[in-house]
Amino acid sequence: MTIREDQVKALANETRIEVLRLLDDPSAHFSMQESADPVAVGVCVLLLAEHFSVSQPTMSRHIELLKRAGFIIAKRQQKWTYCSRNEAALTDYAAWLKSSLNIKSI
Amino acid sequence: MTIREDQVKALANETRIEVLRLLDDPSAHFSMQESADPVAVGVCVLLLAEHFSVSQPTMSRHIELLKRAGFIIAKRQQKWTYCSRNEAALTDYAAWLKSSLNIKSI
DNA sequence: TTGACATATAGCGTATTTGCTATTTAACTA
DNA sequence: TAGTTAAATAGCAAATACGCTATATGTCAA
Repeated sequence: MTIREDQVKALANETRIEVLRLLDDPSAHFSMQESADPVAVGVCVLLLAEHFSVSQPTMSRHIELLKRAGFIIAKRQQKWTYCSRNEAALTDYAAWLKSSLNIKSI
Repeated sequence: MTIREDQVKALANETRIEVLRLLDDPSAHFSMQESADPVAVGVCVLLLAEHFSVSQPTMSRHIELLKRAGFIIAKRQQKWTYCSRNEAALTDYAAWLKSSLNIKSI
């Protein structure tokens, strides 16, 4: 599995796309998180699981795949794992897709 | 299945990405096609299958998925089905991905 | 040290994807 | 009409993906 395959597969799932979307503006849905500032630090896995009404292990797996693709950064702090977007990786992927497929202009 | 899901799934496969890449410059690999000009008309399914060393039915299905995503246009002429890129759909998808994920700039 | 909470991992069942071969359909040609 | 070629479809097997529950691990507080 190349990184590009990982990235392409990571986006082949509505939940994971929506996670990336939510993490673009964590304050909109996760301002109730008290252990850490969702904007500055990230959103913990359990809050994401609850938001999507999936089990904690299921969300953990989604996060793992997004992490492997490089799209999110997960930092462990105390007992929480805080997730935030890796803007550089997202920009890079979009640029790769554009040039790789030779998409005219966006 | 929404069109976006179809598109996202269509790109979740290396062969299909490569098909789109090849169809951007058909003359580079398919100039031997005699029944129709590969640039003007498109590339037939069997030539694509041979290029990837997959069976004709397998390539036929890849084409079907790319067609459903709107990424390629397949026009039947005599006994051949000629495939060409749908630039508008590719551009539209890239734009959607960019704005949907709020990717900064490409 | 025990208990709790958040996360990660293991293991399982189901659904989907992807390849194949065999067959059918469509278009042509001798 | 019979045979040939290109593509599509049906049906099957293997691999992957994705959800769950149960359990292990890590962190902390009483």
